[in-house]
Amino acid sequence: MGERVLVVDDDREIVKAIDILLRKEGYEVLKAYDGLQALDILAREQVRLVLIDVMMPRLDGLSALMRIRERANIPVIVLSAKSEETDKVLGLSMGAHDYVAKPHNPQELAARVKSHLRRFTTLGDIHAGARASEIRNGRLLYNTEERTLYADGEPVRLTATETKIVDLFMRNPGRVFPAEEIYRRVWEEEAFASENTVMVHIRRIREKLELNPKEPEYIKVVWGIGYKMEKQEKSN
Amino acid sequence: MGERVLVVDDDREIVKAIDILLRKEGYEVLKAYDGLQALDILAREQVRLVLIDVMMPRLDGLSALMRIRERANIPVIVLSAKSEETDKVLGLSMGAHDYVAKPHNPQELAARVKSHLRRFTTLGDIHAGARASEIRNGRLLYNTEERTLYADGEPVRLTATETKIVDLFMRNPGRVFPAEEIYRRVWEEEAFASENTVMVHIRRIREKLELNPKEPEYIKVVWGIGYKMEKQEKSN
DNA sequence: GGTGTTTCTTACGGATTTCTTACGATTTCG
DNA sequence: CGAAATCGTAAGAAATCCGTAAGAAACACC
Repeated sequence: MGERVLVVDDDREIVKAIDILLRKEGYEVLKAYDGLQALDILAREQVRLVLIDVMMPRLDGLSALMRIRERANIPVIVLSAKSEETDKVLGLSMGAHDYVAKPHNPQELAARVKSHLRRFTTLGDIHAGARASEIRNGRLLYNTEERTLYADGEPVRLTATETKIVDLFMRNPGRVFPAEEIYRRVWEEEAFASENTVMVHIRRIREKLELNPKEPEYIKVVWGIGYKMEKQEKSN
Repeated sequence: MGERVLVVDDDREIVKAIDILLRKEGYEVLKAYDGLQALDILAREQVRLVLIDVMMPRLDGLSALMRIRERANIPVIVLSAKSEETDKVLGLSMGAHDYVAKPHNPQELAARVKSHLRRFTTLGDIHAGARASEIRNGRLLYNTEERTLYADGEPVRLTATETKIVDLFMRNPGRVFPAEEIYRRVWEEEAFASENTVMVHIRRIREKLELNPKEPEYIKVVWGIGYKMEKQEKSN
């Protein structure tokens, strides 16, 4: 109990809100208001997880993240104001473990913190060095750190939105996602009449990675339910 | 006696009704009104079985189920308002142990709770890690978690309705089901002049999994009674 | 064998879901 | 600023699934 979480944001209101939230969940919370303070605390204290804002004075979140990565491999969750900003984070693809749009429901934040801590401790990979960053599935190879996809060794040029969808699929092969859930997780907004939008993106992704987009091998539809990334035979 | 059951539903009326019902059967009942409360209670209390609604505010039943599965392997029965919703549950195939349509007769609910608890305790697999999720029968292999059927190693593409029928058969090999019972359990409605409907689905399933659908080896008819999944010789 | 009952088979229409394409708005980048 | 890339919407086309109906076949019993 009482695992230590460091919250970093220049907006004190937000830090306070998150503080209250996480304390209620039983965590011990340390606070910092810019990147430098954060590094300072990390140097002195034992911390199990970091929640950090992207936009900050003195030393911004992404730069701080890089510094953190230089020494430790603790889970870092990046907060960002808008959904578009997460594009930036993804693009820069520094080793953040998760991304959460900021002005959202606190419950989800708490849940993600919990989830990361659990995964981290149970898998016992305290600085396990090379955490698996490549996911292979048949012809496809996805690098979760670089956020790049290869098909038959050839890089696939995906747009930001497409990358996020592929990321979701490659991290959860075999699992079926309703279009509505895809929308929520990729756009980080409530889905409203958005099935068609998702569908068009699916179509475009298929065109880029399937040999025959009309009869997809990888991104399959599950009738009446949603889409899934089909697990292909292992050809180790 | 007095095994603990957690009931989760945002409709307090329903929770109350189930509470009364289960208490009468001798269970101890804990209550929660959304997914987060449920996780909270599960973290603190010893619970033997969970009854959870799919539709809920804050953290819906399916998400909650996933979270539960991350740590414990207790039996979870998913409640859903409509029959179509169970399609989703089946499709998404997260490890629920059973599905019950909500506005139905309380006796059945009690029976299923009892049945699951009995199976669970007698098999004594309190967190036995890998609970058997695959059922083999001759050429057929059915994965209860993924709700997928393989024949001779090849995946069999079943529709939602077909999957539910196959699920019933594979979980109860050798048992004979009258068409009328199949209808009730799959459609979760009263059967009225529905034998033919069931029959057509049986036919379609046979076409997909039998070598010679005209002389089925697996889904056999028991004249004047119903259908059954024939148990085949083990060829371990 | 005949007869009534039960099961099988096939085909079709309607409903729903998914696909596909095109186009205009917006953003990005040189 | 202009060209290219990206994105979301709309709308018609296509695919899938489901239940019904109706005649054929199989069965049981006399």
